[in-house]
Amino acid sequence: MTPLSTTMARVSSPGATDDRRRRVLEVAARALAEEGPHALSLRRIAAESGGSTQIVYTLFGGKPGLADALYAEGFRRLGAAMAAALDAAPPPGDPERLIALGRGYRAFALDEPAFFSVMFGRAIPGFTPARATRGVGRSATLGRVVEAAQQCLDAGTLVGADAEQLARTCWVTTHGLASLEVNGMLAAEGRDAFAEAVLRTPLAAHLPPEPGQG
Amino acid sequence: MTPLSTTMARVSSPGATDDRRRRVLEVAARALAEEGPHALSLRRIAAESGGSTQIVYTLFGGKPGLADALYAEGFRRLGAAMAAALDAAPPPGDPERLIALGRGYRAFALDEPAFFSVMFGRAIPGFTPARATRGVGRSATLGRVVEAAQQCLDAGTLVGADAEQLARTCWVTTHGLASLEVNGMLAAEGRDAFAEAVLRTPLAAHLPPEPGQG
DNA sequence: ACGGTGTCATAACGCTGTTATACCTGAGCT
DNA sequence: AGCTCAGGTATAACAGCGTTATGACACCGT
Repeated sequence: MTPLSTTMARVSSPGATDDRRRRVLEVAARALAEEGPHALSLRRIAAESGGSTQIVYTLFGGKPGLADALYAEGFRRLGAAMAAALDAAPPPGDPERLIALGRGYRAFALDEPAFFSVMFGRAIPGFTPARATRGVGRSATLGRVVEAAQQCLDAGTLVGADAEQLARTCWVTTHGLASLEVNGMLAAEGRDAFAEAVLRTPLAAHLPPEPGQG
Repeated sequence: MTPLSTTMARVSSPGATDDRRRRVLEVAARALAEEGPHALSLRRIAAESGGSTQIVYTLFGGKPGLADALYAEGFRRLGAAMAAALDAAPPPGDPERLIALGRGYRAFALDEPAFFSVMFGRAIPGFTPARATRGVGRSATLGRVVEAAQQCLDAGTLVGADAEQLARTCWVTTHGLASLEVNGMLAAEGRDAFAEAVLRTPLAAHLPPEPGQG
């Protein structure tokens, strides 16, 4: 009996199921990212994972379950992109952090358009995310923006806004930009400059009225 | 060499092909609107149109062709929704017309989420719109906004902006709102009020500096 | 009147997601 | 220890999908 996961290895170690789950998900994520949503077939994923189609049913309960897992994985990657963008931003309280979050969001959309389309565009035919999964993704995304907005309001670098509503407005603006870009609706020329300008739009009305110093 | 642009009609009247094309498209549009993108099957559409699956190939060249026609039809309906919203708006030069266009856009997305997902969400598995079709849709949508923005700039009701860039910013903002709403990412409570606030966001930085008389 | 052309319905191919079936392993109980 | 039982696995089948080849049919220009 091989102690490792290389061969079929029944259920030797207690975490074996998680391992296989992770492996199948990894195969599916790569197929999605590299070849698009229509490359997600149970047979192919099962074969590349070294098993039969049944594996997707035992591990995920079917294709909708796998899609839900990919949906969650997409939000995980989006969160990572936003976190990475925050790392290169000024400390909390600076409105630039809101811009940075938008940049990270946009970068994710342009880097992973297939994931983005699964998350925000019905790219997997019959799939609608489970309420719970959608709520988690929503909170994970919006939460970071609310936090950054609240820090700006606390610091007085933004005024006259509610953190939640300001964050949602930022999300809407950033998402519209990313979505239209992913769908090829914005001209290629000057895209980046336009994006920078757009990301600043929601903040204009809430900058402190004092004369700026440079 | 056929003197007319239409292909030669197997049936008596010369416009018969166009008629069938329209009929098939109508069946497909209804299936899409009422049951969603995954209800679009060649066999079903052909049967409901009173023919065989081949009809979609002779009239549209295959499913991508039919999808392209539905994509164009979606933009036609979006244009109609925006035009209808303009009819109920103040005369040209009033920034409220830009808000009205946004309302029409949002109303279309909420009324026809399946069309919206085909247009902006890769809802038909293998389908990417033809460059030309996408360009037409883009122009038809953005053009109305550019026109309204230019009228405001000419009238001085908006200042310090470029019509094209302002219009694109309005589109991005409105589209982000509509897209997140269609995908269930915005809480139901207070949706309409939030939408109204969001639609006004791009205009804030370009309102004339004079003290308002309201 | 006749070949040519394009449309049509039928049938087949390979693919899809899903489900039923049988097998086989490992755990737990007697 | 031997046995039963639950559960993961592979296989095969089913219905449906988009697509394509095939043959019959109606119209066109000659």
